[in-house]
Amino acid sequence: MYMSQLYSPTLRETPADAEIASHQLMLRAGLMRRSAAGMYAFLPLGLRAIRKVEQIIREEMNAIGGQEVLLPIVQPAELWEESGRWGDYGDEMFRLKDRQGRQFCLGPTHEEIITALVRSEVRSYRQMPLRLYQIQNKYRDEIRPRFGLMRGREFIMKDMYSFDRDEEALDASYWAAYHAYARIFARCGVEAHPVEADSGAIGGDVTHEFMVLADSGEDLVLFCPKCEYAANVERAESVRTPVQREEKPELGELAKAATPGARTIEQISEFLQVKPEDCIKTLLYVADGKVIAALVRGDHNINEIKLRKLLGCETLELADDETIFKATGAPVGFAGPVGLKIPLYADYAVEHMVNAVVGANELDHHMLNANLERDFQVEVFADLREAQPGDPCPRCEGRLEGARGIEVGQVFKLGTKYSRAMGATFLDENGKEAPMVMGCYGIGVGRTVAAVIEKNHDDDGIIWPVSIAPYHVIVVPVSMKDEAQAEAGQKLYEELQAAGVEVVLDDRNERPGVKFKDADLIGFPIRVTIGSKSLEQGAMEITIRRTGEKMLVPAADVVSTIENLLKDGETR
RNA sequence: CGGGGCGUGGCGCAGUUUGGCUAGCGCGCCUGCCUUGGGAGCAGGAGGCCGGAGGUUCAAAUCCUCUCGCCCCGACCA
Repeated sequence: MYMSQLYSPTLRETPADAEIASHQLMLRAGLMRRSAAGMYAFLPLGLRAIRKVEQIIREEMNAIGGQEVLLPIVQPAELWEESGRWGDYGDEMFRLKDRQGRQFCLGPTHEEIITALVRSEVRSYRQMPLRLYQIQNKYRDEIRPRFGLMRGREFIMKDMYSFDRDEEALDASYWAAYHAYARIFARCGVEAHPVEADSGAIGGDVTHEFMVLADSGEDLVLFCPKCEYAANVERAESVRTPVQREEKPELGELAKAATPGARTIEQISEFLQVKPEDCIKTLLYVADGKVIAALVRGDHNINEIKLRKLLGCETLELADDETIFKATGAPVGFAGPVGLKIPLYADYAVEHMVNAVVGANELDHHMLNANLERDFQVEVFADLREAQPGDPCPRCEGRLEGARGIEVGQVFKLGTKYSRAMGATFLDENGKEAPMVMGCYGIGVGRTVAAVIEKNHDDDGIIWPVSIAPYHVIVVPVSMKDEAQAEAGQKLYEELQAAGVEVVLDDRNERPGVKFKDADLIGFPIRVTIGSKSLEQGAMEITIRRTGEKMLVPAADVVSTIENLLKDGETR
C-alpha cells in the first residue's frame, strides 16, 4: 500500500471527547471515526487490526472443534419471549418493528437464536458435542457508552455456543474454550487473566472473565498474591471469621442521639466523632415486593448480587423514599435495625460489632451502643458485602490486592436454562429425552484491540504487536525528490511484498518529520528509513518501534533482516 | 435517569458575562516558491446559515423559551 493512497486521516491534535489512550490513539491514528454515541466506523487500518484479531480467534476456535456460522442480527421477539428475556432485557435492547408491526430486536447476544437453530436439527447424543461460533455485530443500548471501543452500543463479538449431552461433556467444552482463550489473548500480545465472575443476566453458575489489567479498566479485580485466587469484585467472596472474644465486651447503654441532617455514614461518623466501622448501614430493599433490610458495616459496601442470591428473589431494588418512610417511620438516612419490623439480613462483619451506631428510625436521630441479641435480632448472617483490597483471601492466608481490569472475554456454563425454556432436547443412548447442556463463550473483538493499545503505546502513538499490526513495515524514503531514494524505496517495497511482508511505502512528498510522526503514531512495528547518507554507503536504517533500536543494514540484507525480526518476535 | 459541562470551518479553541457593523486564532486543506533525518519557511487562497426551531430587539454566536446531539461524574451504599 502506498501511503499517498491509504485512507488513514491522522490527527495532529487529540480529539476533545476522547478520554483514554486507546480511544484517543484510534482516532488520531486514523483507525476509526465516531458515527454516533457508542458507534464507530472502522477505517482501513483499524479494520485490518480487527480482522487480524478475528483470524487468530478463528484459528483457535477451529482448533477446538468450533464451526463458524453467521446468525442474524435482527431477531424475532417470539424467541426472546420463549426464553423469558424479552421482558427481562429492558431498555438495553434495541427494539424495532417491521411494516407488519411484528416486533424484533437487534441481537444483544445470540443464545436464543442459536438454541432455536440447534433444537430443530439436533436429535441425538451422537450429534454432540457441537460447538458453533460466529463473529458478529452485537447491539446493546448501553446506559452510558464510553471510552471508544471499550463500551459501545454496537460492537463486534465472537460468541461460541456449546451443546453437550451432560455436565461432564459441558465441562470439557468449557475448559477447551478457557484454554483457547488464553492462547488467543497471548497471540494478540496481551496478558489476560482469568478471574472468577458473576454470570449476570445470561445465567449459569460457573464463569470466568478474562481481564487485561489496566487503570482505564471498568472492572475491579481482586486477586491473591499468594495463591491462584482472582475474582471480579462482583463475585469475590468475603470470609466469615469466628467471633472470638477474650472476655465479655462491656455493652454500653442504648441511647438516642440527635444527629440533625446527618444521613450518610460519613456525616454521622463526623458528627458523632465515631469511626465508620463502628456504624451499621441499614439498607432497605424491596425483594419480589417484600420489604427487607440488609445490614453492613459502615465502611463496607453491600454487594447486591450476593443479597439477591441469598434471597433467591426475581427482583431486588432499593426501596424508594415512600417505602422507607412506611417501614421505618423516618425519611431516608435514619433507618436502623432496632425495633424494625421487617426481616433483617446482615453481613458476617456485623457479627463482630459491639456498641454500634445505628439509625433510630426517627428523623434526625441515631442510636448509640446498639448491640446484637440485646437490641435487635438478625434473620440470617451471610456474605453480603463487597470484598475489598486488604481483605483476607478466601482460599489461603494471603490478603487480597485490587487492580482494575478490562474484560475482553468471558466463558459461561449455561447448563440447561435455555434448552429447557426453548425445548432443545435430544435422545440419549437409552432413548430418553433430555435437555442439551449448554455453554457460551464471548470475546469482545474491538475491545481486545482497544485493550492491546492501552497496554502497548507511548507518547508518540501505538506500538502494535506484530501479530495484529495492520501492517508490519513502513518504508520511508526521507525525500521523494531524491531519485535514488525514491527508487530504492520502491524496489524495497516490491521485494518485501514479494516476500509476503505487509508493507506500506511512504511515498508522500512530505518532510521527514511528518512521515516519522505518522509512522510512530500508527505504530508500524518496523520502519525502514532510506536517507541519502546511508544510501550512498549502500545501507538502510531499520528502526524497531517498540524499543527505538536502530540498525544500519546493507541494502541487500534488509529483506532477510526484516523477515527474521518478524519471525523471532523481537518487535513484539 | 440525576448532576455537571460542551455544541462556532476537517481538528483544537477564543468571542457569549456587558447584543453592534467584514466572526477570529492555531493546526489541517488548496496554489506557487522554497525546503527534505523528527509535525519547516514565505506568499496567495478556499472553507463557517455560530447544533436546530421559535421569540425579544433597530440589531442576536451573544438575551429568553423549546428542542436535538455529544462528553464527564453518578445511578440508588441511607
